[in-house]
Amino acid sequence: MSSPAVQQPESVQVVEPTIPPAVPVTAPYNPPAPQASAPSASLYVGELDPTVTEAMLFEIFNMIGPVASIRVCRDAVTRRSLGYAYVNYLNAADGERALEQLNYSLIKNRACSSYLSRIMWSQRDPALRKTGQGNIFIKNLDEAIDNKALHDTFAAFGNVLSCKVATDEHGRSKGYGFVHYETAEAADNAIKSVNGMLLNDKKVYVGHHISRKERQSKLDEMKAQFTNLYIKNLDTEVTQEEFNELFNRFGNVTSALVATDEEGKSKGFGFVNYEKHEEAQKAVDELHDTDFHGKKLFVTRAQKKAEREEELRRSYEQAKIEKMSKYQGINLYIKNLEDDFDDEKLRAEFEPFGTITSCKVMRDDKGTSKGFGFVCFSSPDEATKAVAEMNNKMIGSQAAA
DNA sequence: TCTGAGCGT
Repeated sequence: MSSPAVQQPESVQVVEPTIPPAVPVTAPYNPPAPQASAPSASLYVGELDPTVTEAMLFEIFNMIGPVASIRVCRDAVTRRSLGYAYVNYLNAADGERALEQLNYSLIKNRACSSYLSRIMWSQRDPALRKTGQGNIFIKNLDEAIDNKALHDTFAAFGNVLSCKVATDEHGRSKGYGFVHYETAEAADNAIKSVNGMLLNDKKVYVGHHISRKERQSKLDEMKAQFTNLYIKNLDTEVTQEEFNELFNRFGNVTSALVATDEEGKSKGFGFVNYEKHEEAQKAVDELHDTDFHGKKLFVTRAQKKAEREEELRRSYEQAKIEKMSKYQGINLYIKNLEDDFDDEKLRAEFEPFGTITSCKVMRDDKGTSKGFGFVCFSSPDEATKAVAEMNNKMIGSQAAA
């Protein structure tokens, strides 16, 4: 803010490359260029690094043919690049060639980092982009397949408006991507022809693109219509036959399994799948939390492994946050403890300041003190008092901190 | 396992 207002002309200024007198050929005194050139030769260049300037783009695009003008779009207030630009050629044919030759090529910034750009014809009508018509999704892509390779593979089925392989922060393929065709027919054709086929020896999936929101609601719908159940807290003496019998009462069971170890001993959980959702729901309603062979059954919708892992991860994170806020202001960290200092000695030192809810000297796997520990009080007042009194105080021969 | 982002003077 207070730094001297250094102007960085090249990052702000709109460079209108000077195209010698050739520009206003037909109507020298009419300010705007004849509309014939503008709409047909206007390219949209996306995925630009914010440091890319008009001048840098000019150098590249003017190699193809005479460029009429270039604009990097910027935030009205901050002037920061919005990451896309327009390149207007005088001749539509040059735009076509730029698409062929420069699309997916690297564009360098001043620091000489390279960025893949994505070039399309400027399409001011947002309708096509909004509807997702003709947009397809491809997964299980070999990691060697990049934007260009994807484009080349799918261009056989129709005009590709845009195409992209999803990548991680290092630019490595995530194994899936998108191809947006001009028409729905081209998309259908590509799906019919490529879905299930081998690309670089990998069997790819090709289907219509579904937006994240749509996808989630479909998933929720599927979850609501579950037929597969997960059962736990099953007495390990319960046999497969008894298990089957229990669940058969609620409908047509298509599969039922008590999980067992190598020796065939029950692991105390299992899965049951019904033909109909209503049957599965009934089994949950009637059996969950009921007594079976002396144990309270746990019966719920079975989760996919990934879904279960996601849930576990979330609850772990949540627990961590709760723990942190719970101990905020009442848990003390004490270091410089003598080696023979144990939990009891630590407690004895801090007991005078209040009620200690937990107290621990940390040790390595051999049981040797790490020289630090924690004391948790029941209230922040007590903890504050303990800090005031004990910080830097000598216990034995070392200072506690 | 994984279903983008995106259009001006």
